[in-house]
Amino acid sequence: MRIGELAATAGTTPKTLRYYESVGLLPPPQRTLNGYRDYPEHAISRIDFIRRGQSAGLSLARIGEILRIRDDGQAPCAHVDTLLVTRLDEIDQQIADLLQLRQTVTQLQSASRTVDPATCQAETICRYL
Amino acid sequence: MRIGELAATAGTTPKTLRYYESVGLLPPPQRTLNGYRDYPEHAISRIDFIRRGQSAGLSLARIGEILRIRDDGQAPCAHVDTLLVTRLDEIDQQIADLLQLRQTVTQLQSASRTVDPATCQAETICRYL
DNA sequence: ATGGACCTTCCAGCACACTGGAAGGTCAAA
DNA sequence: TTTGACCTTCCAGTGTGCTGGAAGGTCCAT
Repeated sequence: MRIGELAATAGTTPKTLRYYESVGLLPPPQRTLNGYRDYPEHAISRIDFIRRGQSAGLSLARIGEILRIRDDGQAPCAHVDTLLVTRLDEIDQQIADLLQLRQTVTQLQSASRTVDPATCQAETICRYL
Repeated sequence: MRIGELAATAGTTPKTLRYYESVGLLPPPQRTLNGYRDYPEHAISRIDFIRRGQSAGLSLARIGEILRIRDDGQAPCAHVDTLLVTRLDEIDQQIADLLQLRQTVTQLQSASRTVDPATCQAETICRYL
């Protein structure tokens, strides 16, 4: 299977697959006589896995950790579980930060409605920000 | 006022102030005879404004828009209001995305607790991701 | 033989807001 | 006089996940 076919099947691009190889997510495949990459069928499921990991908001670095454990012949279950817990904490933190920010922006906005623009001074640029 | 003093007063670094100048957020100040930047007092409030904008989650590009309006001699109120509304929409979208992601990750996690790891196959890497 | 679709490598850039470091100039105090 | 703290410019790198493009090789159909 050549890189273009694999990319099309997995819903990505040859560029991206070469990039994944360069950062160690995909093992270097065999080459045909003319130097073209020649992928086995199961490369598809590996790329699918990468995409599932991304859908869960995992970075390529973390996905790579999982893949390396699997490539070492172990089941990555425990590590995946750890990563998911970590990810959940991060998400919760991000949500909390955004809610805080939302409140800040909302307050600025309501201030901007009640303040008389004529009272603004050029020096402070904008008194309700 | 030299750049180091201004930076210390405004709670930032000379590097950052030169960067702001290079991207047009700070006007190029006068120079002393030896070539050092010489800032007026009101540079402080401009930097404060930039920081307030950042606290509201505005990008430097957007903060620059506001500054340019003020520098043109107009009150930027209307534009600030528009930017705040836009920012609020973005925040709400980000929160919604994160809540969606949170649910995905939570489901993956509960799956990982109920599935027997022995049923995992190496080829799919990890059946609960 | 020639055109077009594929493949190869390598280098460079995107956005964002800085940050680090080199190489050099300036000034005041000890 | 020399040390140290400033200042200057310019170039390059950080992290993330690609993406674009150049320059060239390969293969198949016409």
